[in-house]
Amino acid sequence: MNARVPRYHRIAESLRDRIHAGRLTPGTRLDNQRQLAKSFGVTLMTLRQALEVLERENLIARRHGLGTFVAAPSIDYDILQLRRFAGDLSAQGEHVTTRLLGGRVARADRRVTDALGLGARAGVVQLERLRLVDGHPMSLQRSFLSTAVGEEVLKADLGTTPLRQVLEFKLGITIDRARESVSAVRLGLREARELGCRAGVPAFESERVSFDQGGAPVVFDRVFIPGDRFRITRELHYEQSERGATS
Amino acid sequence: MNARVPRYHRIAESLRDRIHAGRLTPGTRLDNQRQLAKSFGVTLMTLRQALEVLERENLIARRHGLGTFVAAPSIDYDILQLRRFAGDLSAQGEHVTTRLLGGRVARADRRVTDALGLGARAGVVQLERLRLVDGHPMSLQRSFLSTAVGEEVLKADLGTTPLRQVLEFKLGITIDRARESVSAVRLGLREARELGCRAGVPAFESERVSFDQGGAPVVFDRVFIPGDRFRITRELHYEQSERGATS
DNA sequence: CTCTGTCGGTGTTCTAGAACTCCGCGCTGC
DNA sequence: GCAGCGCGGAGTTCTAGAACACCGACAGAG
Repeated sequence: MNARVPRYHRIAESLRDRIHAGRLTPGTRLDNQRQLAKSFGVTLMTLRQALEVLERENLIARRHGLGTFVAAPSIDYDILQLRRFAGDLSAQGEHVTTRLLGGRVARADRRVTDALGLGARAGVVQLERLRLVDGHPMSLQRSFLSTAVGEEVLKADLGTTPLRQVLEFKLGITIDRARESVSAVRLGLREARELGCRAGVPAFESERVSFDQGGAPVVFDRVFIPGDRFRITRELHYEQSERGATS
Repeated sequence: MNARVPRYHRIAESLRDRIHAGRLTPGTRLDNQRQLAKSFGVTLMTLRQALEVLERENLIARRHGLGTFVAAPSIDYDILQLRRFAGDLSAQGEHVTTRLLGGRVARADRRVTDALGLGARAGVVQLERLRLVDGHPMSLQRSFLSTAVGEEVLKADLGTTPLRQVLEFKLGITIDRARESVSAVRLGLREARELGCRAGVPAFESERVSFDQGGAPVVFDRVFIPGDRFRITRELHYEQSERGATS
């Protein structure tokens, strides 16, 4: 069992755990960097790399000349009226069914392997599902999982059980957080055929990475939705402070 | 003589300038890190710090084993922090300029007149503006106002004053709320020409109705953004109640 | 013809320091 | 009193190098 994960990564994880476990509460000052480096048995430079990771996650704040502090927990966004763009639209009250088109081991492109934190060569399990609203194809969803997880998932009945449920009850993985990115693309030949429209029509492409509670990426989803079948709507409220703020 | 700004900061700035000046175009591979370090006269570690800065700014992408590349200038749009999708992107820290293409009385389609609560025959004032990010066309925005309001607006200098400000200070109308709806479309001939791309390419079309404090519709905006220049991103947090809730 | 192993190029991680800046605090001198 | 100085603690920047990991490509094996 060699340490394939970088040391600074492990250190960050260790500190993150301490923070999450409540052993380090917001506002607490950490040991100074040299001390920490010593106690982890690494160089100052290495330790600082770990701190940088945590800072980017907004878990700590470093103040020159003062020390390193545990940051106040970030605000939770509840304002989200949006459901899962990629995924179940059932919340909208439509009759949604899912047809499993295939599940197999495949090679994935870089965006997928990057997102999942895998090597470019690594095989992944790819699921392909078609979502139908009132019987009409709505979206084509390709999900990618690492083989370790994916092989287990393939054994389940994905025609009837949602992927999230399989992950949770069969593998004990709970999806906690996701990052989604939507762009406008032209529909490819294969995607168009599955969705029953012509190749080249404009469509939304949503790419989503879902993370478990430990912050590890679990699933990469890529969803195609023809542009004439979907709209993103949103209600905006302007705050006082914003009005006329533009120079 | 004293270099108060860190060296890695200067290096980042230098590279950033090269990118913005167009001397390094998207997709270009930079010299390898050792080379760059040598040419800047610093250590590899120091150079890497500079690259990290640029990576966090999404100006470059580093790919293990391959090289360091100038990133595509696609703008990320966090829908949670989202303010005006159609409108100022300046909050993202980009250099945004606006070019007024025209303002005149015109006839509008039904979606517009409906949204503004006007009769189908009613004339409206149409403004056409091009938004440029770092000098490159980003979006084409058509705004429609009722003639009563629009005629006043036309007298203002829209090249330099944001529309919201004109409405607020010249007409005493404060935009309070808006409803926005985004779809994926194919770019029309005229829009493509203005945006400097080919007709038919996939694009986002955002339609937005803005309301004043009394709840009356004031402006209808229709914005086109080519799909390769824009992305919507969002961060999702799953609540306990949501987990495994799907039947 | 496909698979596999190796190789050169490139990014990544880490060491062991040294010198520097920034900050608060207490001591000193007025 | 209180203004200024300097000290010590803490984060920051930087060096010079070594070892490692990853990728694409190409050549040889089956």
